[in-house]
Amino acid sequence: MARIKTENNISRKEIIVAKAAQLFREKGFKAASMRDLAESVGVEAASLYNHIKSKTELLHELCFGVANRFMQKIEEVEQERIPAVEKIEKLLRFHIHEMIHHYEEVYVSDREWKHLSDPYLSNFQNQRRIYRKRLAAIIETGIRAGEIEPIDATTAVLILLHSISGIESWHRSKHKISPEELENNMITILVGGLYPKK
Amino acid sequence: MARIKTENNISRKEIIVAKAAQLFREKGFKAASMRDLAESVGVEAASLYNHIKSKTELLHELCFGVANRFMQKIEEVEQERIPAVEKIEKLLRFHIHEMIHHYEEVYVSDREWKHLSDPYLSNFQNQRRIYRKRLAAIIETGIRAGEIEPIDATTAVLILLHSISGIESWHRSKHKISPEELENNMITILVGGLYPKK
DNA sequence: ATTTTTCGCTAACGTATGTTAGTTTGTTAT
DNA sequence: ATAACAAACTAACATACGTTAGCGAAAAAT
Repeated sequence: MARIKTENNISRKEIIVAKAAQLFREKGFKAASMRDLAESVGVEAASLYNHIKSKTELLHELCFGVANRFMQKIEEVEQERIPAVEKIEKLLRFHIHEMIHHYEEVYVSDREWKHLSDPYLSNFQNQRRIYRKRLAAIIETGIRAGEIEPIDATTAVLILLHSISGIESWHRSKHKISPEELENNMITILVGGLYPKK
Repeated sequence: MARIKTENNISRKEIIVAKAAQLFREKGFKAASMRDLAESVGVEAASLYNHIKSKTELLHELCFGVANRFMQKIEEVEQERIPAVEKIEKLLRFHIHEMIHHYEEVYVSDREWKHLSDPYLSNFQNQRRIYRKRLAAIIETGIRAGEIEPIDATTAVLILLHSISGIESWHRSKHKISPEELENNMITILVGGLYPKK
């Protein structure tokens, strides 16, 4: 009857969510069917519903899983007593790390959240807005402290965040340089661009 | 009977393509239905097929329209006799300008090309790869000439291109700063980060 | 004025999708 | 050994989708 194989400490639902992340990343949420997912899990489509409530629940799970991790991290970093540039660098490294090591989920959360339905949708958009505002606030603190070139903080946030989502291309391109190199290259370019010229 | 209104010099098909761009941007290619499109054009779904061959043809049209414009521009810029940094700046300004003024098409081409089908799909991917290589080549020329900080060109390309696609967020956020300000902010941050430190 | 072409309509087709109902099988606890 | 539960199956549903066929009206060409 081909039960889903579970290692210890990892539920069948978690396996399904993980496979869903892969599939949603490859095909997009709408184009990925529950029958596709079932096949990749090794089971009939209807069987999935013994473990999950709906297709959108899978998206919720993925999006909020990612969003919560980022929220937690920014709260942690905000409270450290270090210069603003270092806070930014820490957060960037976290973003890059997450993008590299939890590629599928982060990517899906980034590109497919549009397909959330409405109590969740506005919630998610809210969280994103708040996150960006906080990031901008850190940058502005840095500017006032003279650690950061005086630039438009909102634009800077926009550039920083979207640069990182470009790691997707790197991910596709068969790992030409190592993750560590990539991370350091990105930090050099991005943080390097923040320091005051002179 | 409500015919599609056409101003002079703009065909009914072009109207449909334009509306499709809007719709594909809002909902994504898969989630946007031909019936949605028909409604937004003001016509019944079946009537669309008097002007277009298929839903995917709309995507071809959009993706390759955008891709060709960028290809043409890079060829033009490559042949100018100016420093590499200025070539980069010109191309960046073009990207930003396109993203701001042909938002829907550029966005769709950027995010929905996955749903192209296969003679077109590989073609498109090829064009993208080539474009990036050429951009990287310009950066490397600049590095050798000492105009640009020695960085990993591939990573730089990745950052530059994806930063720009972040204008999407700006577009959504009710135009807080003017397009010109945005453009100049982005150039400052992105190109500013390229120049050699010290 | 008449013919031809363009373009819209209604109706319908086949297929794919998310999901439910009801049943059977494997696993775990008594 | 048996009862209880978890998790798989088959069958089917309603709906939504892209698209085609065929027809009538409007516009353009003669």
